[in-house]
Amino acid sequence: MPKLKSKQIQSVRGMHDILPEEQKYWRYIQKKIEGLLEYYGFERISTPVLESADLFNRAVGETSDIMAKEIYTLKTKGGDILALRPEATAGLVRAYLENGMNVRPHPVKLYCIDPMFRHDEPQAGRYRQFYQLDVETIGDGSEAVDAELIFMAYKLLESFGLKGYDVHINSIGDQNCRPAYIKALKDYFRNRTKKLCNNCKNRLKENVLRILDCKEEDCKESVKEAPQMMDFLDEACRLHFKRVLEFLDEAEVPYILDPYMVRGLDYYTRTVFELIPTENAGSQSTLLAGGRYDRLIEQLGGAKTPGSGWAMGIERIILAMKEQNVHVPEMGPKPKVFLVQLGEAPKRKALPLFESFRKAGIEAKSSLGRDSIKSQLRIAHRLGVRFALIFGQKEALDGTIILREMDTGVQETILLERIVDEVKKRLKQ
RNA sequence: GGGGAUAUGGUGAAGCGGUUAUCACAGCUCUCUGUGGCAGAGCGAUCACGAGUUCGAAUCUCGUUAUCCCCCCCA
Repeated sequence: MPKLKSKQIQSVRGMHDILPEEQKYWRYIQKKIEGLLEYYGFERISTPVLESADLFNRAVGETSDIMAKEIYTLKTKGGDILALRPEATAGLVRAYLENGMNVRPHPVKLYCIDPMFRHDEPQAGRYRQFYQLDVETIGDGSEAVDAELIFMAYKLLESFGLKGYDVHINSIGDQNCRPAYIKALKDYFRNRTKKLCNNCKNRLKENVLRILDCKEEDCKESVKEAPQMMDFLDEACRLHFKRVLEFLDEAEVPYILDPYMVRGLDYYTRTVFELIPTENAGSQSTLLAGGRYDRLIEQLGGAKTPGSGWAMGIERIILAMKEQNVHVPEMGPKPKVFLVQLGEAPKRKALPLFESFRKAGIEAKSSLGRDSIKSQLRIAHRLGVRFALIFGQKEALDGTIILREMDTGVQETILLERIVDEVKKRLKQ
């Protein structure tokens, strides 16, 4: 990391710059996303970074870590409490309701690729401002929607060139059957309070489900024997889950039933899933996660409307691509021609000439700031162009230009008005 | 909230008690005043910050800050 002069300004903790040399990954990923999602009928939407804090309180749940300690909030001069969005779903649902999208043909299929903000400890694959792809299908409660979303998620990772990921999946039921499960869990853990970590003692009161997610050894030990949601699902939820799995079987998406998987956000119902590497599943290795949220839209003031979706961390995708040495094409086409100019008059004429190459669809480069032929040829060499065009005082007067083949060093003087055609002709050979 | 590591020109490194703080690459300047895979010559760091130990500190000690990493949690 670059050190700083004492007075030099520095990026805010957890924020990172995406430098030019990184952009090829972003462009590559974005293209794959657009191609796949638009084929499956998803439309892109962009919503504001700032929302009212209450939106997330209602959607994400006040006891979640995200709301309890990670959300960025600010107070406006007028006294409103705003928040930088920590996740995308709440904002998309808000936009869906506010713009009357509920009258569009359902399901409404949306996606966005935007920055999210969480005040968390930065570390590998984790930033305070990070980009997520968020995909949502609103207005269709059927299992086919869940299966389609999971299938697409899996195919998207494949299209990035990533290998070795499994779908971990579970059903956490709904408002009809989950209460009985929660009661059973509470009864179960109440008898084992001594073994639970302090966090989990608290979770026992606030949100028992989260105990299942705890990584403390003793807690994990206690969880092993805990009741499973699967045994508490009512008929509708059980059937829904069963059919999702049947879809996945048919589509040959490898999945692992994880009876204790829950999610960090409170709005989920029924299907929940994550994509996790088969090996080396570290804590930051979840690339993508999501689930169904059939109550969220009501909670935010809409009509009873089902929804399902997932989010993917772009920075983590890039990290994984680098680990797996995925080849990503370079940005932009390679320049074919370098225009060397010498002196004032040629320099003035160089700009229109440069433009005529652009119009002809030929990638050209030049360095108008440099004057010596030596340094310009050096740059031309480094760029690996096929031709250097040398345009000096003499040539400017004669209305000619020198065409130099970089490989052979062979030069030829060409009439200026013919140069674009000549280069075009030689490039075809 | 807990733990570990690191901090030397733009980048990557060397130096581990006394050097004009070294090297490579990149950058910039000048020269050569029209020809490219090493042209020449220069420029650029008070060694993160602060205090202490010492005749003397980039090198030792303490503190601060920042970054990276791990746990927790998440995408």
